[in-house]
Amino acid sequence: MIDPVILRNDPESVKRSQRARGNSEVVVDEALAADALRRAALTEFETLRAEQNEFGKQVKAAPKEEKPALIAQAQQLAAGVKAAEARAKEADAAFDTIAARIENLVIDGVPSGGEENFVTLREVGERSSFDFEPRDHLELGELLGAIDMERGAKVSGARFYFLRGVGARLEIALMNMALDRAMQHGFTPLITPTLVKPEIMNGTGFLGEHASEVYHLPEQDLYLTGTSEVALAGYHASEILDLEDGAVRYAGWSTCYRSEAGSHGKDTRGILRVHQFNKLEMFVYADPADAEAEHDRLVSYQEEMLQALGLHYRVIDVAAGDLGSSAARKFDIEAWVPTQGTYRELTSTSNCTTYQARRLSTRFRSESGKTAPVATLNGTLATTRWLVAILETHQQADGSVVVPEALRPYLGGLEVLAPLDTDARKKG
RNA sequence: GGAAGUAUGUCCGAGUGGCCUAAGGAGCACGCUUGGAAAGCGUGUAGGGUGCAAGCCCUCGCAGGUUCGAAUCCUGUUACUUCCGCCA
Repeated sequence: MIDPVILRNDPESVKRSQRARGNSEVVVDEALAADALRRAALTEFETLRAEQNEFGKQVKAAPKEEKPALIAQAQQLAAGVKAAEARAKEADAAFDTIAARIENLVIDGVPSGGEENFVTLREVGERSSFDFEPRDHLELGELLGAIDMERGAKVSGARFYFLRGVGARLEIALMNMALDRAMQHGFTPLITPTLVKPEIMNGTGFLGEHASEVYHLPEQDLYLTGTSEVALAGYHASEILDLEDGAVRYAGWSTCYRSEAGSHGKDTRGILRVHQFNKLEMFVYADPADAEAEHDRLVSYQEEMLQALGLHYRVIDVAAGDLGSSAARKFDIEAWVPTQGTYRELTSTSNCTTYQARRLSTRFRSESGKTAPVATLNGTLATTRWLVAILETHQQADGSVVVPEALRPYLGGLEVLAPLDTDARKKG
């Protein structure tokens, strides 16, 4: 939800943001009109209600014989109040509906335009080069007995997989490494529910443009979360947080579910795009004044991880038209995937400013002593997809994979993942 | 799955139709008192909306309803507690 005060006082800035996103500007004027209507209806209702309250006291105080006449009068008043209340509620709902169509105010400096208009902020590390024909992550995964797509499909269908042996261990190691680092940076670990109620899913904005990507259980009317961001944002819904000692930071560990509707035929090979994966997500509740600095901090934690894993990557400033409705700015980090000859998204970190918190009613006590919506930020610290870049980047001619040093402690000191021999693979 | 009970402010807790504009207590803050503290005394102590402001309006789990008037009566719903059943 956008800030109604900004809408009222500076509608031009809202229009500018809508334009950068390629969204409608008309909706801003519609929202302004609805807001005026809403406030007029509310004032009318409140005036009548005050009258009614006053009258009620007279009825109470009146002598018995005068009561019937007064009550008859009060009945008239009550009918008027009821009608005015209905009008006020209607006008309020109408405003909410229109205002919900306005997406978060884009931060100055975010590139305008669509998906292809991103700006590369930096490239880090060296592209890996091989003096042999590199194998893709699935071929490696099969050699190592780490990834089993066939049986995933047998059990659950396309885009499902089993991680087994070193594959399973590698994912757990990666997640643990991320968790350790998150804790060092002051994040509280949180294992979150992956089924949430409609109002939480809606409050985090995922039932808007992403609605078709979300799994829904109609029987129970619960939604499967595509990221722990949903539960983490809902965690403090309707609460007033104490940010006196700085931002509140969580590292949420959860399995994520995405239906990937509309991506048929895209990335069908391997575990790059799947219906289910694990992710360690950073989530921060911050004073809005600190949000941009916090955003940079989240990116730096992600970069530390990727550097420790020896991956080559670039950081991009995602264009306004490619932002989710809640995000005011988003930095993606894309790692180099050798066999694809391109960068693929490994992390995404969004500054949602106060947009998400306003909808979920998460506030803090500001310096003036008043409550105000907090800023929320979220970003990936590790996820299953990273295995793709790790396997491909560190592969050797014989199909083995060198374990990045930083990951070894989490694998009992294992230095190299060795291919299984043919017999073992057959048995597997 | 069945049955019963509970839900009030930061916390405990009173409150069965209008003196609820929510008692009382605890905690917290400030002040008085004190050499300093404790005790004592006094004052204050939720959120939201609207308005330039004074003010007014809303909120007793949540949503409806009855009524001139609802924390209180009715319906639905959610969470928690206890018991029974089932499963592990």
